[in-house]
Amino acid sequence: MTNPQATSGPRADGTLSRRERVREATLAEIKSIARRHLVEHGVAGVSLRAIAREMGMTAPGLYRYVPGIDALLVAITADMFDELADAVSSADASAPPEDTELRLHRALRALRGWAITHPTEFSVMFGPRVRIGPESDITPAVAAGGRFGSTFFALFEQLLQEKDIPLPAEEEIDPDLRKELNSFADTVGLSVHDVSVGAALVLTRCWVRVYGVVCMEVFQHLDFVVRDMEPLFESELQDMMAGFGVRYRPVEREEGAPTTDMTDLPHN
Amino acid sequence: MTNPQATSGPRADGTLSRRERVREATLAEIKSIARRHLVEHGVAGVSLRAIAREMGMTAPGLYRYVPGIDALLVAITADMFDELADAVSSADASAPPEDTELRLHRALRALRGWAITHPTEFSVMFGPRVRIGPESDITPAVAAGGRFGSTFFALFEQLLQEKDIPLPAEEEIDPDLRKELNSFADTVGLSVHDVSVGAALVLTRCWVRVYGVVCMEVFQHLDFVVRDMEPLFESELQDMMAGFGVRYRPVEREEGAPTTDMTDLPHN
DNA sequence: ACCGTTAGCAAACAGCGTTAACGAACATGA
DNA sequence: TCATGTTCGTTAACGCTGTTTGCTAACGGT
Repeated sequence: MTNPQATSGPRADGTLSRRERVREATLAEIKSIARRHLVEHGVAGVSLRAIAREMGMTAPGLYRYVPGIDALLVAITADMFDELADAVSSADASAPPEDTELRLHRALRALRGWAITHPTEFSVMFGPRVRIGPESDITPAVAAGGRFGSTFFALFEQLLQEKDIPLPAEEEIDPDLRKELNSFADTVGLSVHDVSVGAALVLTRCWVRVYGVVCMEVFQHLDFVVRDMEPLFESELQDMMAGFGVRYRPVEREEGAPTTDMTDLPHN
Repeated sequence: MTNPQATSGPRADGTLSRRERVREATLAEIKSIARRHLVEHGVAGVSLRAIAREMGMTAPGLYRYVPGIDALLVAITADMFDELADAVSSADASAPPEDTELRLHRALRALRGWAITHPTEFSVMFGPRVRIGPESDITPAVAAGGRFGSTFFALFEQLLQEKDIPLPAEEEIDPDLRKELNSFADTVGLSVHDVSVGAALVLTRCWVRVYGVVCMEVFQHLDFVVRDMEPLFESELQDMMAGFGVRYRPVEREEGAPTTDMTDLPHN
């Protein structure tokens, strides 16, 4: 045995054996094809048999890699949350670190941008759990969702430190709501002692609005009534920023690029 | 032929022949069973074969009544919109006609109440179109959705007449957004000449918030973080009413009834 | 060279939507 | 009353799905 790497079992260090590497590659291929089928044929069009067919193998073989179709969907959902988190946080990082306002603008626009360019993925992530029933274990996706949310939580906390955002007093918040907000800030990592309950309420309110506009746009619930949803999104953004006492930054478009229209979007 | 009703073809007046009556009854039974399967097993659990089995017939027989599973889902979706519209408008009618504020409170609470007691239905109606692809004809559901919306539009218009709601000036609204709002108010029936563009914007903003909270609750996107979403909904309601210059009306609970908890809700 | 682990396959079971061909019940006109 | 055409529901079949079971062959380490 001249090659010291020629082992198959899990190593003491982080390196992977050959067997583990090809296994990872196969799993990655499975998820990649599943993802493509998802965007091309919708969530109902993702099937183990079709994936296996495209890989040149049979469906039962996939069970060596994935315990079932539900778990596969959960897995790619987690991947998509990571991807969205990357898109948001790199948009965040694209702005000067000290310009928190601009970072927030870009992060929120990145969220919408990713959502409308990946409508099917967004539907699976933020829509109702229609295909994977409540009996499935969705903890991987939830964890990835947490990583996505923390980007915004951090941005919001920094904005709280810098600006003097008008916050509702603790007394004027219903005690029941206070309890919920505390448990929310608790599990989500917001330091309850630093940020007030009022701040948690403001953050939640904003998330409700962002979630609302983006879902309405992606789920196409005003499609027969409104053509372009971007002005509405920007208006909501502007109004939210006004509530923060933060100056609204208009959309920054690259030179020569036409306005963002939806002609080249996958229309599923 | 002593009985003049013993005809089968369509009548000149609105009455139905015997054949048409049993046909209607069978179709109603199909939709009723489909609806039950929907709430019991989710949208993925609705199948023509299972419905036929329960009716004591075979699946192909259902094709005499429904052109396919997609059209059946669209049909029961339209029914559910009608049902929701009924719930909302009867909550509206339960308040004194002159008390517009209370009517609005009750209508909005009826919307949330129906949503959380019918989570699966709500998901099909307001979530992404996952099962019925974009090639399906969903006009019946859209029409029924319009009937649902008009209840709120009427209430809002009346509130506009009565109260002096602070509205954003037309000049401070982005021209692109103005265009979209006009087309919205146009197709939806809001008389553009009566209500200003600012009113349409306020209405849309409110709808975004209501849609956002209710979807978040029904789709359970804060489930691991928040137990009861009612305080948040009420807080949003209160904030919206404050924006209208309207006094917030706390939840009216029947005597002796415990607080609305979710123990007896279907947990799917 | 030996041997245990793992990957992948074929067959099978149960379910699904949908189409085609056929028979029976029905309502109607002569 | 009888014949006729329409409607309803059936059986059979095609092709698709997820999943389990038992097997074979290759791989990896000793």
